[in-house]
Amino acid sequence: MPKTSGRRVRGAIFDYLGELIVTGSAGVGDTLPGEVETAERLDISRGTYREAVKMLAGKGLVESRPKTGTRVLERSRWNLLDPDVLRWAFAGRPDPSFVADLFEMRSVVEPAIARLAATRRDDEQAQQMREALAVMAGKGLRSQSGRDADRLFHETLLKACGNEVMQSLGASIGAAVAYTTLFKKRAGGLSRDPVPDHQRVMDAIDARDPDAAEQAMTELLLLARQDTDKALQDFISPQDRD
Amino acid sequence: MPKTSGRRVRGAIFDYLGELIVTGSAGVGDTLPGEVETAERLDISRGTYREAVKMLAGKGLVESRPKTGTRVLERSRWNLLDPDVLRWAFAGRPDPSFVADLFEMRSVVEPAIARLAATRRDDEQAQQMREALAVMAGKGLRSQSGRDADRLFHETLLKACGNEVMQSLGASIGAAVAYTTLFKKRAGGLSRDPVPDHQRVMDAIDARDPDAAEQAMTELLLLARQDTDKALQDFISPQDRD
DNA sequence: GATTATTCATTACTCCGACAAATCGAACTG
DNA sequence: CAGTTCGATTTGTCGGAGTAATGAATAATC
Repeated sequence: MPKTSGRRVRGAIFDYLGELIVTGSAGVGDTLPGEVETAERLDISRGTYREAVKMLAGKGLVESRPKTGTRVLERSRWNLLDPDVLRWAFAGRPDPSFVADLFEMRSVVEPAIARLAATRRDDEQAQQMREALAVMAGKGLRSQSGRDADRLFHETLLKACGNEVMQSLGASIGAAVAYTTLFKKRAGGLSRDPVPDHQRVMDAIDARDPDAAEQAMTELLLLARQDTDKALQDFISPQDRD
Repeated sequence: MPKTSGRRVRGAIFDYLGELIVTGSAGVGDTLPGEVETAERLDISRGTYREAVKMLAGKGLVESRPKTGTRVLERSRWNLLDPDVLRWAFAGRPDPSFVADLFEMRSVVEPAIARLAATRRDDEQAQQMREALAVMAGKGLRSQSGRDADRLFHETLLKACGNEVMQSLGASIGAAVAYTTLFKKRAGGLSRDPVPDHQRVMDAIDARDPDAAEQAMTELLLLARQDTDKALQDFISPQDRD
């Protein structure tokens, strides 16, 4: 039974259903109970329940048809990179293979973005990235302003690549990064200084050197992945006792 | 004013609003008129209108808040690879820069997929790809069965890469590119034999040679892009007379 | 005079109840 | 046995009413 904490009713039901589906509690192909029944069980109006379901339908998670009911679509129809979907995927204990897949995707896309940004960035963007990096160096990632600067750094990098399609992946990747760093923090990690590897990327982009930018970003991701792997292991192993 | 042709009311309004937003008629940052007003103008009930808007919200196109109203989000928040969004984007005349971005994205992701598939594919997948390629060679892309084989070839390749995230990404990009080939056909192109470049990819994956697979896929995409560029130019230039 | 607290109007949010339309499956008919 | 009809089930659509959040104008306070 979902609680109405934080958002409004629809938001709570939306999250409840989304997590139910993404975590696998509602298996692919299953048809969830009828609207009237479910709405009554959750003690909400049918209209509000329907709106929550329609939002899930917008993400490609479910499909509704008269008589047949609302059924969970196959995973290939899902938008796995949707920020909400990612949030639900990381809600419980994250699936290590999913995290691995995510990093593999990043290690393909992000170096390419850095490469493009190196040739296409304008001076203003470079300046903004430099400033963000300076804040990161000063405050560190433990403070909110430091994390904001980190986000700004990557957002600007994304803008600088000048490819709208890749840019639309930014929000997704950003969400993925946020959740992995969350686990790093929970696991007590988050010790390594993130500035040097970011600095290498910055230098390459400053110098408009695509090869160096791609290389530097690849290294950055490699380090990030090592940290996450370690954190994930620490996080999972002491608890998996069932 | 949208027509209720085909789908139901909500579907029609959903399409109407979606196209309005994606084609730019409703600019980014704009807040669309209030629910009551719009629902009345479109002669539909307010609940149905809200459901359509909520589906758009699920795709990240709009965001609703009390008092402020419903406003169109920035393009970076959109899910540009969503099938519906693509349909709307290609509804009018396709934006050449968008097509360029799409192919750039593809040239990053698909070679990586081919590389991964080369090492991770199992024998059954390789067999299926071989058979599909044989059908392509026999029937050509003009027949339905030939196009089905082409689709099966790429679908199997995606599965073989063994990364669910990249699989989902590849599928979306594939769907997007399919729209551009729609224009290829309209423009009367579709002349080049697609088998040799596919065969090179196939050989590399058969040999479990990641470097060769990546290279072969890069070449395939280069040729595809040349065809599309040419077709797109033929398609656009004779009509842009306003 | 600038800042803070308050009121107010606007907008989306939630609820209720009813009927319509589509569709699957079973009963029926040839 | 094949095809058709019919009925039950489920989502779809509608209208209306009241609630809650929020931004802005206004008043109070320092």
